[in-house]
Amino acid sequence: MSRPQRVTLADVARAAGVDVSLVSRVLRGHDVKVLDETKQRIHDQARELGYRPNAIARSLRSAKAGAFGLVIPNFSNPVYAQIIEGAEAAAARRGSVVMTSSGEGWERRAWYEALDSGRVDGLLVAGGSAVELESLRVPYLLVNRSVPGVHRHLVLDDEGAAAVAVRHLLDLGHRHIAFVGGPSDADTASRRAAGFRAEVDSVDGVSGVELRGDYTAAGGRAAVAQVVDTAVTGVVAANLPSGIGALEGLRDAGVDVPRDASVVAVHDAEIAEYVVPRLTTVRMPLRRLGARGIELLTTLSPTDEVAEVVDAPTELVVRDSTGPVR
Amino acid sequence: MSRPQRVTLADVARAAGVDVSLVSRVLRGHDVKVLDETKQRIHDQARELGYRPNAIARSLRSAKAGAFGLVIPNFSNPVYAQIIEGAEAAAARRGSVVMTSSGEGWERRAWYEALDSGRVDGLLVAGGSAVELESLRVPYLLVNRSVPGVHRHLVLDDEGAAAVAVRHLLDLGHRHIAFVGGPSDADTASRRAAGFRAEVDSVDGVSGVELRGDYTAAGGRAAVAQVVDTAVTGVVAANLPSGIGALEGLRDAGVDVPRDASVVAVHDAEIAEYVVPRLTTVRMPLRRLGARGIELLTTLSPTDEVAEVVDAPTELVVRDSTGPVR
DNA sequence: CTGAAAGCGCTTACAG
DNA sequence: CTGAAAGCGCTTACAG
Repeated sequence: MSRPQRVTLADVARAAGVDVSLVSRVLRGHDVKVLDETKQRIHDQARELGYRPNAIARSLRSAKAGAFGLVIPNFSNPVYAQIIEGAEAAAARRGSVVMTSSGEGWERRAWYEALDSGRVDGLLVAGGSAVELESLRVPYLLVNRSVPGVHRHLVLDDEGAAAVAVRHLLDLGHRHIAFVGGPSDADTASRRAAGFRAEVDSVDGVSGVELRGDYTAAGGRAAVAQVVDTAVTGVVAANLPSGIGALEGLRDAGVDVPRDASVVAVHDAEIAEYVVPRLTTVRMPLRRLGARGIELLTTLSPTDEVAEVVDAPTELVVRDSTGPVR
Repeated sequence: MSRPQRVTLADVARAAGVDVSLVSRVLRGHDVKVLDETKQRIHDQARELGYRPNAIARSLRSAKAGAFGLVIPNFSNPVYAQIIEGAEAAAARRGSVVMTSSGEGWERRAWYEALDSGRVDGLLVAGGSAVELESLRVPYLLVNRSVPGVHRHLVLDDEGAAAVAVRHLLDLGHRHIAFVGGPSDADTASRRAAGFRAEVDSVDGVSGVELRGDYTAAGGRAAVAQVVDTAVTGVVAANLPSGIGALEGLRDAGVDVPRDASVVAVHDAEIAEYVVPRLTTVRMPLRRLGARGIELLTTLSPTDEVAEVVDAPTELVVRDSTGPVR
């Protein structure tokens, strides 16, 4: 396991008896008009010496980092895992790596500066405050969230997802439906609320009540407690933890799911399989969100405005927490 | 929102009427013997122009990337979220960022080469095959796993964690205990099995049966099905999904937890709160693992051998899935 | 077909 | 106390 010193282009050039610039061109495949024999010698020596291009030097010279940044508020949320996968795949197709980080442990501003200093060609921002964005030099794009005054974002069809959930309950005969919302500062939550409202109002004789939530299980549990003695039989939770909390709250109150009430949550992840009863969800195209984010970053000029909704479909995943109204 | 062109050291030097080298020293705080007035002028101009050092140029010159890499097999596993947090905090203390990636979408080898080209000062490897490691130039460290023949790893006290789980069940009076193991290629699983065996064998009159599992819920469910009609009253699951599966398997068989059987799993995460009954777990010092990994990377020479166990304590988290034997 | 030169933006001895 | 020079490892016109 000998760990050779770094081998440079100059080392290969010397070994092959040619100029360093020729080695560069041949190794990058930039030059067809080179004698096969010379080409061969260069490749042979490069392999022999174990040459590996220095990405940093290349970046400096070409002013391209070959990397994208992805800011994730917290890695525990399974939603982000899928965004990361999509972004990595899309970046790989362009020969770039994705560097994901939460910026934990850094003063947030310092962290942004550490990234925005040539290390990345673009930044996907899934969390964090918008304040830092203004001073960014590198092109950025908000992902799965929008911020007033920042016209660079790519979001999911949150309205549509909530509507799909409501539609599922309507199809099962539910006529009194509650919505467990999210925190007021989450724009995803207000879009889901709007989608809920629109779908509920689109059918006569259907009532929809909006409950305050906070995207946590505790919040979902508290919210449903308010409707256990009402006519409500269907619950749409704005996210997965809220839905899990709703399940708990109903069980606490002695309400059987899905016999006496149905619950469906926006977003899907493995955890939905583990709770009892298994939770019906609306799956969002998160991989596509990550991939499309990278695409936009490479396509758009840094000053272009974007306000795009991912066009891939949401998908209802029926499990055991929803059933016909009795 | 004007996006200024990149401002370089030369721009600041020109504006302040001094040499570029002086600007570098002053801005880096490397030089005390500079006229306060000059110092002031340099700082003023830097701020005025919005100067931001180019990390790439600095890296090339100083042969330090100011970044560490962290290879994570899959982001969905909450265990890794905590490792990432610990690593980020430790790196931040050293002025470095952590770039996390699964290498998804890349041919694995190509991906390692993309990182091992000056982009990082060291690599923490939590997953992936050991084959690629041999050709790495950058110092690396296996984290939470060991590989035969690779003497660079930092692991958790897996034996101890399993022992803590067994001890908890013994304390509750259980005398017939089953262990739901992991896949044969997971070294964490074999260490946990060893810890289970040692602790069970340390007390007279206690029987321990080792069941085959695969670190999934389905595996855990299938495993416990084999012991429902035996004397077994306590189950130690080698990881969280196995424990959740064990819970499901027991419910399927009509066994009430914790009345008729107890379940405790190694590793803790939020999901343990969501299942029914809430799962008793052994929490591992994952943040510490990540932080210590970065520490070792910065301390060790690339050729040093390491085989360290994280010295922070594991912690029993008693919830509702364990109770006294009846 | 190949080479020599310039330069990306810094940092670090070395002078003065 | 400050400046001038060299150089990190590449790439890219420009010559020849």
